[in-house]
Amino acid sequence: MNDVPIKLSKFTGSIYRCTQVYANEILKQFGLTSGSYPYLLTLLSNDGINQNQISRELDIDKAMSAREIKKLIRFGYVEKEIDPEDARAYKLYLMEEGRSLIPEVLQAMNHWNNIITQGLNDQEKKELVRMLDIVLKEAKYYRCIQKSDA
Amino acid sequence: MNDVPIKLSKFTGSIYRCTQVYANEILKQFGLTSGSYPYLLTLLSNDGINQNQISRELDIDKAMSAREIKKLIRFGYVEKEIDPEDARAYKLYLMEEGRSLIPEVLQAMNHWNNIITQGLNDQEKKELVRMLDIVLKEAKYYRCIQKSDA
DNA sequence: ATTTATTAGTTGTCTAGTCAACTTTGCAGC
DNA sequence: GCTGCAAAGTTGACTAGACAACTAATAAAT
Repeated sequence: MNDVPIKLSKFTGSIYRCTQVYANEILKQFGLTSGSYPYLLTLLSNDGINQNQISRELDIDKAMSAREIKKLIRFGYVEKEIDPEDARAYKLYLMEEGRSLIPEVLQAMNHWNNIITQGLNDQEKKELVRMLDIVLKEAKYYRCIQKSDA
Repeated sequence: MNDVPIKLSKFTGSIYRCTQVYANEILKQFGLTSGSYPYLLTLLSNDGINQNQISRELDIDKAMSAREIKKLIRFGYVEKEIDPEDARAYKLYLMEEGRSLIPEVLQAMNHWNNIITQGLNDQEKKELVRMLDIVLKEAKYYRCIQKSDA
């Protein structure tokens, strides 16, 4: 019996929830929430991406993305225009208003990531992120697979 | 600059969401959902615990716990009785009905944890869980702290 | 060229989870 | 004994997110 204890799920879940609480607290000064900041940060390095692509990038349902993007547009942080090469899709762009608050958002979230990992040394931090990356790839793959072979 | 990239939050979030999708899919045969199984599993090794304690144990708001426990009681999986030593609290107990489906639930969730970590060797798996434990402790601590010093 | 299958986006409905306000009970201190 | 104050639980209102069903547009198949 070589089980990775179910603790992995427990820990990632609890860390996720703590992060949401922190993010909501720290981001409300910008009118943002834990649900909206990932979209802003993703757009920063993916100008012109569409909603489906950003959904896949974040592993969040496209229904959530549609509503979240709508909110960001309402706030004037993001803009969307029809993709001239595909009339179904919208290309998303950061507006100056949105781009300007990214440094603070990024700093706040980096701060959080730094303090919650302060019990690890530099080597361990790198290892942790490396391993989570590997785990996520499998999780993304099997999330879909499992449905069919039950 | 020695930042743990914000990727830590991104990865834990995505892994969490994938796990929820899997859990919902695999647990629906038992009438359970991703939200209810942690309560069952926690009760297995914490007979007689109360709702506030279980909420802290799972890092989930007590409002959620109240509603989730109510559901488990309605299903006949859990029972609650007033703590004879504290009339405010209810002591929670697993019913036979609930206890009987735990092996399958546990197996399904262990399976998930095993497959998503199959890209890691045994030593790495242990390391990962150890580090997440450390990270979670800090996250739980600072989730509260940060609110006051902003 | 027309059917067929995919893909982007939207909307409705549901679960997961947080926060705030409240009630009841217990536990101080005096 | 009261007068606070903290803890257990509940409820309402809200955000985060998943899933299904749908429309419209593209791509593939024949």
